[in-house]
Amino acid sequence: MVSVRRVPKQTRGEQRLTAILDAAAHVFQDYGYDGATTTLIAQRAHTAIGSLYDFFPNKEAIARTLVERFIADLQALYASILTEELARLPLAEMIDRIIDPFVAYQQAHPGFRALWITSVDDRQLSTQHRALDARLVDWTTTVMSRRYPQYDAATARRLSQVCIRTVQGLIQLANAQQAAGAGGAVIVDLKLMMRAFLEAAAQRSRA
Amino acid sequence: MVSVRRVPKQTRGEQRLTAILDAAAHVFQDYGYDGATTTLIAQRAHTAIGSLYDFFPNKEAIARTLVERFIADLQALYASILTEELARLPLAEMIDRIIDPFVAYQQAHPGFRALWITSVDDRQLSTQHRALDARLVDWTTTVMSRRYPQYDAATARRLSQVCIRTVQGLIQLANAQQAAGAGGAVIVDLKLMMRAFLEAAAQRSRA
Amino acid sequence: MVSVRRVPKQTRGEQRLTAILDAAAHVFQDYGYDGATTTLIAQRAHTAIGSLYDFFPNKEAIARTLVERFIADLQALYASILTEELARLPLAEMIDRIIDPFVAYQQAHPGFRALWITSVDDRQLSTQHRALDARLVDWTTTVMSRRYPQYDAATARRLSQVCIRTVQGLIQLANAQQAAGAGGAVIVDLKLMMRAFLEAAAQRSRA
Amino acid sequence: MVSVRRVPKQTRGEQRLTAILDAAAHVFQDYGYDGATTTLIAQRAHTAIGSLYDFFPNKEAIARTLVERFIADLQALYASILTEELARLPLAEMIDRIIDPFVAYQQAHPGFRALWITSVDDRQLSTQHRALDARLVDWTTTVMSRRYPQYDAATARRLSQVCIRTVQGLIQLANAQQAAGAGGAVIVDLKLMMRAFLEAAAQRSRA
DNA sequence: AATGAATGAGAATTCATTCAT
DNA sequence: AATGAATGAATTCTCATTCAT
Repeated sequence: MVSVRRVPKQTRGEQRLTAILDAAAHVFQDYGYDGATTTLIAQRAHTAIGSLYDFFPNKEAIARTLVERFIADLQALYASILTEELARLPLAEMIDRIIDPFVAYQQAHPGFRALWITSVDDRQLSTQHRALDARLVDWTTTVMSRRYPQYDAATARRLSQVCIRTVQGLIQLANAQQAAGAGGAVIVDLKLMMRAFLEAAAQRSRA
Repeated sequence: MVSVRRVPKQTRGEQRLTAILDAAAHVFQDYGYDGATTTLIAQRAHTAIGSLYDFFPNKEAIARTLVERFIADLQALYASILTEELARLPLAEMIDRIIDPFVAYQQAHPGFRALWITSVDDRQLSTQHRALDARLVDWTTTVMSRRYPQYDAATARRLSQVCIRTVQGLIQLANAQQAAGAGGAVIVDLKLMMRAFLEAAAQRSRA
Repeated sequence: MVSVRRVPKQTRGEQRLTAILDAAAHVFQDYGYDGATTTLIAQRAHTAIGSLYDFFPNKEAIARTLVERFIADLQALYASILTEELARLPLAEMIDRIIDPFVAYQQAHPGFRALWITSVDDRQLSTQHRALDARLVDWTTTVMSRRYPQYDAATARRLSQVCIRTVQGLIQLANAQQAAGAGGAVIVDLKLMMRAFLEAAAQRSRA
Repeated sequence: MVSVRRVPKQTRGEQRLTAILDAAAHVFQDYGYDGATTTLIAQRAHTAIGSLYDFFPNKEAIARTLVERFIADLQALYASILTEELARLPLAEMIDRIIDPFVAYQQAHPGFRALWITSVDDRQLSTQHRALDARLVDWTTTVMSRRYPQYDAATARRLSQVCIRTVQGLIQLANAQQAAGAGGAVIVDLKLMMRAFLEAAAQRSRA
């Protein structure tokens, strides 16, 4: 909310804002955050570079806005999924209910993966930017604690981070394998990995 | 033979080369591949920027050489580890024997993680550069096929890729958690995850 | 005549024009001519940037109009002051009568000093813009010639320029010293300087 | 000393540094500080823009270096002039000894006037930059206090500021009149003005 | 080989001005 | 007339790479 400079009243402005964000999403996707260029984004949005700066003060603000959007989307998406009941489902089903929408979302939203990686990786990015990864971990921790009340807070959080990172790595892989037709198999493997790990971890904690 | 007092192991040129590579490793570590600057590398190597370009045609070549070095190191390291016998060990032990040296290596070698990520992530990089990830997958595939002869080649390779990516993500996490003192716990989780996954995958293939 | 309740002194367009000029005056005051931004002026005038360009073709035209206004004001102001009689007053009194209204005027009119300096200083400005300084010199020359008829035209003009520049520099200084409370003392010094100079110059011409 | 980035060891570097500073001096002269452009400076110095930035981090640093140079020059110039004895000379002679070298210096050094004005005028410049005017006032204050011991420190300083500003305005005028051949006459007027003012001020203080 | 000064394409950003509504 | 979104040339600055010495 802070990162948008001019708040468009007209539809034309909204369209342009959307065009810029869409273009940015694709450019981030194709070149990564560092490789992305405001000129490239403006060109892809068929917009003058000055217009881009009417809406955003700088490159990071564009990324931040996209990140905020991703977070809001996922929050809405998971609002109905992350119920009390979820934690009581059979493990495989719980994993399906969490992973499937996520896989669908990141595939449908260019730039998501690029910015997620940046949010984990990058050295000099704002807290706001890092929020993407942080929120995913938060949500996962909630589910983790519900399903495995025996874990203390630190453990639940660490295991969530471990899961989230694994998901990140394997979704990245799945997408790279898409072309080879093996994307689906990787997602299946990912789910298996999550299931096997969560069970094993629970087992371990009992000992 | 007698008159030679000291056989220098490195000529002056070799020393300089090493200095540049060491410096580059640290700079890649600290700033990432994109953020690294040839000037910074030269400065850290106490070398003129021109000398750097005497040895390497461009920035990528430096990274590529480091990558080759990492590959050679790991090849040597695993030469004695990746034996026929390895695949017959109890799973947990096999995993220890593979993971532990790896964790030690990447911790001892600055720039390894940064370039490994780049090798997976980066768009416009040479095939040579991507080799780091490829070789890790190759080696893993060998072990995978030996231990689980029931897998066809594609499956063995895919599962190896899955494992490698997971290792990558979690080693990254472990290192980030180092400061918080949770690095070790993440490595333990990583091993558990590998074990649980490999067992579950084997189980699945039997069905 | 009876049916007209209120004769608006300014139409809406005129009001807007005034608002823009007032805003510009303040912005020039605060940022200088170069530092002033048309956007800033429009914002301060609570007007759309486009409206500003409905009234003025470019930034310089705004300054030029202000300059014209300042000239007209001063012309009106001095109309009753620059009489034949003025030149016959005791020197100190003549100086008071010229300087005091001027000091008051420039203090009451934001932007005056900024544009006066620009009008003297700036390279690529229009003749129109330079007019401010030119007119001040004209008026002064008239008085100078009246009081000291012995001066030829060139001399009277040069001495007037000398006086005007001195006034400019010291008014600038007086305003800067305002904060330190020394503004008044500088004006007193200025008057003393004018008196001493004019007497000395007259003396010199007699020799 | 701080503002130069690369300290040139070779003569070539020194030449280039000089070329850049000379070019900058002319560009400041021709366009003023605000109007000057690093590109313009580099072009005029027949240098790549990158070289300019090898030597200076930004435009202000170039100006600052010139200012430092001017200050050092004048300090050296006045070292032998601002003696105890100076204050005891007949007033006209003292003024000649101070003004003449100054007039010669500023005429021989392009950029001096432009930066002097900026140092007085500009809103957001560093203290270092403002130093030029400040030093001139300091030196003048020393002489003022010596010649007129009856002045308290504040008065001596204020009168010095008044003189310096007057000198600034009239030297500016003299230079503008150069073309018209009246430059010399303005300088003569300036000296007369200084003399008349200083005598009148001294007289006043006696009352 | 070694040095480091020099190069200049390219990136981010600003701002006077235009133009569709 | 009014609006404010849109434009893009111009500016500052960086950094990979070259080249004279």
